Amino acid sequence: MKKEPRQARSRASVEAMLQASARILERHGYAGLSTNAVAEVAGVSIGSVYEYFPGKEAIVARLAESLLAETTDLLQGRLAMTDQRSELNVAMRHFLGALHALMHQHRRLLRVLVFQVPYLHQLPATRKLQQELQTVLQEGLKRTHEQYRVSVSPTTLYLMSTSAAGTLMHMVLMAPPSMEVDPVLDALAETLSKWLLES
Amino acid sequence: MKKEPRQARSRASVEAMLQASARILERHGYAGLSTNAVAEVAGVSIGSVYEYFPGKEAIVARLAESLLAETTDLLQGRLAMTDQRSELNVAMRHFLGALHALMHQHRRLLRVLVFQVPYLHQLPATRKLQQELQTVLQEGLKRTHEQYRVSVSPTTLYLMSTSAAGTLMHMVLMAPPSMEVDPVLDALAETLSKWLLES
DNA sequence: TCTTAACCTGAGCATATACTCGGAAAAACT
DNA sequence: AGTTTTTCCGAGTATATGCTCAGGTTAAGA
Repeated sequence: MKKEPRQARSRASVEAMLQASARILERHGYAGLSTNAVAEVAGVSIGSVYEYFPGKEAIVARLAESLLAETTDLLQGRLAMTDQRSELNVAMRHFLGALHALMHQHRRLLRVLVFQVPYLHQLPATRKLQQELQTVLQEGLKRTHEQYRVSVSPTTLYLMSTSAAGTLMHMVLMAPPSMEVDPVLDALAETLSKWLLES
Repeated sequence: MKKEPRQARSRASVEAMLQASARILERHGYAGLSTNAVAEVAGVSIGSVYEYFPGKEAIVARLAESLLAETTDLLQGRLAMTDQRSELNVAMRHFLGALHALMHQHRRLLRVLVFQVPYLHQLPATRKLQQELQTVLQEGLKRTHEQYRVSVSPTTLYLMSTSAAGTLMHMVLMAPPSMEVDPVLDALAETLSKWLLES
């Protein structure tokens, strides 16, 4: 961000640019995102865009940051409100359901970010999300450990997270819209729980 | 492909263009791939490029096609040589190992194709690979069924394939190079086998 | 009210990239 | 050798996109 917007007017402009960018990304992909297009769709002049962003990469980075922050918040919130007395697979199912709902809500933007933005994985926000995911999982496992006396190897932990991520990603970004997600989420929660308890 | 190369000379030119494109993609990403750059690196003139490809999209499509064809062949070959008498998890481990080796070999190009090429998923070759994967899995399961008297629901089948794909993708494309893959593949093969036999 | 700072404008320049086309050179055919 | 087909060439055109800058407008502060 080149300059911080101080007045309400400029904050609205920046917001308009971000929304315009999201719209363009969803409709025309990363290749369709140009600074001139952003200015036009946002209803501001091209000069204003460069007043607040050094280039389109920075806009995309901001969008990704927001999305990832929302995800992080969701994860932490869910973890905080997890009922200690509920069954493990029920808690797991709620967790997966919430995560899937959020991803599904932003699926169009998410698809473009994941499959088209070259520098997504080098973004600090992306690294932060991965770290956050690790933390949440470990914290959840710590509670599980206290409740169920379960411990799990790093390999199993890695396998669980990449498997779950793979299934969620495929369902949200690649599966046909006609697909029934609930049975899959049920089975996934069941499997992960068993995996934990029987490993 | 605009025109089919008939003489050895032109076939070599086309090959040079494809290799140059792969090189550029690996080093500079999809954004760094321009028809002019391809011509320069391949040591041919820009006119020759357009003699055989309508645009850079077609070149990338060809590259993806080759890679996916190689993968398909590998899968079918492995299935054919699977020993009926070996343990399920051993066969599974060989299968996963071979797939991982192939992906790892082409990981740089694969990374760019997956994370940067917008139209990869609409390519006929991609659809063909997915279908082929389904076929191989079902064929493998059919044999397993005959041997172990196991049947598996579509949901479980989906979960197994997306999980395995998620883990392989993460290891090949996103994990740090220092990571130990063998233990993960061992555990994955073990898990998938158990999953089949106990479902 | 006057001054200053924040904000906005958009024509226009620089650059990069896709792609054409007229014609030359090499190979194949007869 | 003469003819035809294939292959190759690369300057040049059209277009799109990134980005600047000199100057005008609006809001905040004194």
